Amino acid sequence: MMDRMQRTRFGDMACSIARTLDVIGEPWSPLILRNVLVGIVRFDQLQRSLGISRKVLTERLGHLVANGVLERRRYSERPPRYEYALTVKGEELCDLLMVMVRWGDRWTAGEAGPPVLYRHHECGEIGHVELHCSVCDRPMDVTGIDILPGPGAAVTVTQG
Amino acid sequence: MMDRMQRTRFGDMACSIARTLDVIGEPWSPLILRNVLVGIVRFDQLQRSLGISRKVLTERLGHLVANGVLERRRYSERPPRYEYALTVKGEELCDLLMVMVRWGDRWTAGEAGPPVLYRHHECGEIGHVELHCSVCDRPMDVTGIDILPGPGAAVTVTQG
DNA sequence: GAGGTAGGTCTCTTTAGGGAACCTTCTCGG
DNA sequence: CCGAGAAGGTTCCCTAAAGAGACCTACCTC
Repeated sequence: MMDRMQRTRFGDMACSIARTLDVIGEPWSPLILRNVLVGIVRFDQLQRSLGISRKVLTERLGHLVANGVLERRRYSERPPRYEYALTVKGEELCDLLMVMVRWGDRWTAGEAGPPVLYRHHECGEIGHVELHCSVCDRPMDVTGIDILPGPGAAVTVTQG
Repeated sequence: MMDRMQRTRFGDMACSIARTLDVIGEPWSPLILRNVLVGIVRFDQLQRSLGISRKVLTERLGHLVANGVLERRRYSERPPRYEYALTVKGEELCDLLMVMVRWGDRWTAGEAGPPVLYRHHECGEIGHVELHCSVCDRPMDVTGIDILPGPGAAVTVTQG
C-alpha cells in the first residue's frame, strides 16, 4: 500500500501476503475501502466520516487507484467532481473485509453486538462468511491444511 | 493496532474492521503471524527471516501477546528461552492470512506462480479458500449481499 | 576465558501521520 | 456583481513511529 507502508516495502517479497499488504496494508486503507463499499465515495464524505487527514486521504486514494483497486471517475463536468468506485479487483479485496468483520465480531465485539449484518441474496438470510476449500467445498481453516512450497517459492524456510 | 498504528486509534470505532486492524493492522504484524504459523517462532528467527528491526519486532510481539493472538512461552529454563505460539484467537486470525494469500495470488503474483500451496487434509488436494455463506453454504461475496445495520451500529450512514 | 547464541533494550536519524490553513473552480442567493 | 459555500485537493509545520545498529545480560561450549 502506500507507496510504502512505513519504510520497508513489502511488494518485492516473494509472499502474497506481503504483496497484498503493499496494496491495502497502510493505515486507513481498509476503512476507506469499506466506506466506498457502503456508498461513501466522495473525497469530502470520506474525510468527514473517517476523521482522516485530507493529506493522508489524498495519498491513500491515489495509491488505491494506482493499484487498480479503486477507479476515480468524474461524475460532473462543471464543476468538476469526482467519486471513487470499486473495480473488480477491489470488489475481490472486500473478501478480506468480510473476514475481518467476522473475526472482529467474534473476538472484539462489545456488548452491543455486531455493527453490521450481511443478508445473502441467494438465501435471503442473515449470515456471515466461512472459509471453504475450493476443491471439496468443505470448511477449511489453518489447522486443517499443510502448507507447501509452490512454484513461486523463493526461499526454503530454515529453522535457524 | 499497535499501541497505535499511526496516531489515530482504531480500536474505539464501532466497526469490527477497525477493531481487527487495531490488533493486526500495524506494519509487519500479519507477516509475523504468518511466520509463527509456519514454525518460525523465536525472536531471532523472526528478526532474521523478516529483516525487521529488533525494536519494532519487540513492540509487535508484545502487542500481539497483549491482545491474545500469540502466547509467549518459556521452552528452556536455563538459559531462559522463549517462543511464541498461536492461540485459538490467533489461529482464527489466520483465516485473514489465507484470504490475503488468495487475493495476492490472483492479482499480484508474478510469473513464477504462487509461493505457497495449501493441501487440505480432508480431501488431500491442493486448494485455496473461498468464502461461503454460513447459512446456506453457497459462495458469498460482496456483490451478493446487502449490508444492514446491526445491533451494535453506532451511527447511521448519511450520504453527506 | 574467548566466542557464540538467545532475547532483548537504547539511542539516533529519517519518514510518515495529524492538524490546519490555503487554493481553485464552480454555483447560488441577494 | 459580490460574497458565501461546496468539492477536491495542496502545502506546511510538528510530532510520533519506523529503521539501523550498538549494546547488554545470561548461559553454554570449547
